[in-house]
Amino acid sequence: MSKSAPAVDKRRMILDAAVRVFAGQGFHTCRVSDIADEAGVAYGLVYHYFDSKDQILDTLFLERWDILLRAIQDVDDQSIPAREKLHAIASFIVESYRHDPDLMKVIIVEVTRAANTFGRTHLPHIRKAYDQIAAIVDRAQTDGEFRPTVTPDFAALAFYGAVEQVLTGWIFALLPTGDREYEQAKTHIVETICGGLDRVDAVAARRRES
Amino acid sequence: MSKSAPAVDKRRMILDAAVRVFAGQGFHTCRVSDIADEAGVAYGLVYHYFDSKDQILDTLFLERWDILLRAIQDVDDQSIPAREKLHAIASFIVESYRHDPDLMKVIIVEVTRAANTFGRTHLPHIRKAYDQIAAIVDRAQTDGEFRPTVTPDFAALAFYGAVEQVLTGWIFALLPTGDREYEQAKTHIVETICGGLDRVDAVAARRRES
Amino acid sequence: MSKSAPAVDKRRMILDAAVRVFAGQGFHTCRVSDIADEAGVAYGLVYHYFDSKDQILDTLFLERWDILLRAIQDVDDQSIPAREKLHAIASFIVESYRHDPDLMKVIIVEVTRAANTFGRTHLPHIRKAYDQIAAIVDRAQTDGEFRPTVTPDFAALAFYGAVEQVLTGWIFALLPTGDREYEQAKTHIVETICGGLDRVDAVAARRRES
Amino acid sequence: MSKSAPAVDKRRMILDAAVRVFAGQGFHTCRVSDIADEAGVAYGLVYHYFDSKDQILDTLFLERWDILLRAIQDVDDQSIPAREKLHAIASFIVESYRHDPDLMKVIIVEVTRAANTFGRTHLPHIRKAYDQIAAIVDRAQTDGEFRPTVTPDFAALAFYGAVEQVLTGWIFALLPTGDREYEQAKTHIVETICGGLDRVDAVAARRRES
DNA sequence: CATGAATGAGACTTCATTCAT
DNA sequence: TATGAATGAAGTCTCATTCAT
Repeated sequence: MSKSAPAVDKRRMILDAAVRVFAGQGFHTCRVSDIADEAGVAYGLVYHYFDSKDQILDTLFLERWDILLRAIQDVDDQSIPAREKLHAIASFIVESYRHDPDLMKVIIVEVTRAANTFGRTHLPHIRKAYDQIAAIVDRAQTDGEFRPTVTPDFAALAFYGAVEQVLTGWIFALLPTGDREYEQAKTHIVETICGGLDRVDAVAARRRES
Repeated sequence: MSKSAPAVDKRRMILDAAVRVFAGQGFHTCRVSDIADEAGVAYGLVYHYFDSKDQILDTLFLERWDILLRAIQDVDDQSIPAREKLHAIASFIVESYRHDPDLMKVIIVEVTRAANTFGRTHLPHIRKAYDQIAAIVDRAQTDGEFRPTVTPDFAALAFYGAVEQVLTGWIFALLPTGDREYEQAKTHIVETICGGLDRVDAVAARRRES
Repeated sequence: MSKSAPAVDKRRMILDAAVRVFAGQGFHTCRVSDIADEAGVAYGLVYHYFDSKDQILDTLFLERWDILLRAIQDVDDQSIPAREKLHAIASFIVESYRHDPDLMKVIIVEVTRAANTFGRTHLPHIRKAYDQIAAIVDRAQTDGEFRPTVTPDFAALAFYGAVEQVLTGWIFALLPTGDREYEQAKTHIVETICGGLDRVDAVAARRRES
Repeated sequence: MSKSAPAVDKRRMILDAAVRVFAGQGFHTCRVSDIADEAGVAYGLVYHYFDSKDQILDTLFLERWDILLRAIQDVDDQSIPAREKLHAIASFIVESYRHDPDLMKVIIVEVTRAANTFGRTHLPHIRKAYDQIAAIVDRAQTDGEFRPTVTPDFAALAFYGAVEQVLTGWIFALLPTGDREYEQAKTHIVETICGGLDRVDAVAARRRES
């Protein structure tokens, strides 16, 4: 067995266990021992790999948020209309939830919505996503694809707020979940937001065509 | 001044102090003694008027949320287009923030966004607002004012999510604040969301008129 | 029962219990709960009166050391030979030990000799005693009562070192204890040290020979 | 170079590293990993050579203290006055500090002054030095070189206490250090203590007067 | 109503030591 | 010898809540 490929990656096991525990009972409610037990490792090993309970959540968040930031960037690098870019972003987030609902629940509930604790800590990082979205809107307004009514920052917050609230709706069973719902949501979020962001005549035209 | 109407209502003083303290350092970070100190009353008196620290926040939230629910109801009772109803609701929330930003910060940061603690506790109550908004959308779709693309529940969450995110943007200085911004936000939220909710041809028509 | 004279001073009870516990098992070995138990109070009350376990020891030390500093000052204010001043200081310290051996054991073992922990923290305060003693020596050298061979600082350390070591000898049973021994120690410390500090013709004679 | 004589003695490297680490941050403050890091060896190797962290300090202390005991013995074996014997002992200790201040700092701060931990453990061993010194005084009193005023044990503690306090003064910068200071200290310690221990006519004269 | 001393359960974190490789 | 991951016991401090006055 080589050094570079251990049979089990205990650090990963701890992170994965933390996702389940945080999702199940919440970050503040759970004890570090709950994570260790869930991972099947000794208490102290958690502190061998992480400096604190906080750092575990930090790690989970940053890992995932960086993936999101890169995904948004990839989307923005494509030569497609802004509306399709926002659709791709919404799709990525919805798929993230479909793929690992526990992780996304933790990210949203314990970080991005936890405005007074981790949300504040990671605000600069969270903000990068808003800024990337705002940049997309900004260019679309310049290009004439979107109406210049609202500021790009405002539009970005409204868009992200709608997306996050829909995910929160799934997390807390305010909205029905399921493959069909996930697919629809991708389209409906954009329909809802971009109908207003789109240049109106173009919308009418597009609808007439379809 | 009769005996039954004391010059100072200590219970009220405690609640008002709690708003300042919760807004300043957060519910979980502050101690009960901080509230007592801020209110200028003895530690024990807090427990004379309230059963627990939680109950103080519960009280603040319920007082304010009931006002919101009533305001939405009042708006819905009027015979005006759904778009104007949503505008009125957004206006009410924005005005609430303008009038008492600390209180709204506490409501949003510590309750409606605190999905794992008070948000969960008060979810049924919070949901009433979503349902009222959904009902407005539902009727507007039936009446043909709104397109039936998305479910009313979905639309309600998207609308509320956008509003809350904008307020969060003000709270954490992601968006500029000021009288002008508040006034614009009222319109822009509805512009952003209802452009999509509106029946498209009508939008084009309305814009042509203006 | 008036407010200014409570039946029991719990804070004092905690301090007194701490002396017994620190003397019995040592500062680092004992737990805060040991102090609370010894004092017959609840765990939390210790933290009602003190910020930390450290602060309890700090308080005990500072209370006592300030008394020592004042005593040295009072001695120095008298118009008596330096030799008698040193005798009075040694007497005060010995009497302190006779009166409350546990407290002096704690002061010496856990603070003044604990060079890397509390000794370092309180070094400036401890040093004041050295400086006061050095000042006595300094003046005695100027007046011709003491030989100017060694610096006052050096003499002060040697004097205090001898005193502390004798107390340590009592504490750890390297020297016999008892009223007679305490009385003798007062004189013998001064005999030992001042024989050398005194201007002595015989000493001068020996030097001349060499 | 044979296999049984490795180019580097890792055990020695660990001991030397421990001296630097203990002197730098103190025995209780440092972690075993600090020692391993300082020595440039793996964590586990420390436990290959030593049973415990305590044992490392024990080893350092015993190595050095045995050298001191032997040095005192060698001094006492010479046919010289007691005064010169004490001078030689003080010189040896001062030279030890001059040669390796870190090691002496560790010995004094972490062992001989650490009355409640290692000082207590090694008290019998430390005591041997006191006893050897006391024996010197005892014989000097019998021979008439020293006055029989104080018991030999008392004199030994006073002498050692003065020496240790002076070294502590250097360690914590209460006294100036330097070659000149070290040389002077050797003489001044004996001057200070033995002036009082010596039979001195002038002292006798003073007693006659009183 | 009002005060604030008193209570005590609970959780994070540290780190010496062990052990499989 | 040599490595460093793995173990888990132990103790400080916090603070919501209670209660005697």
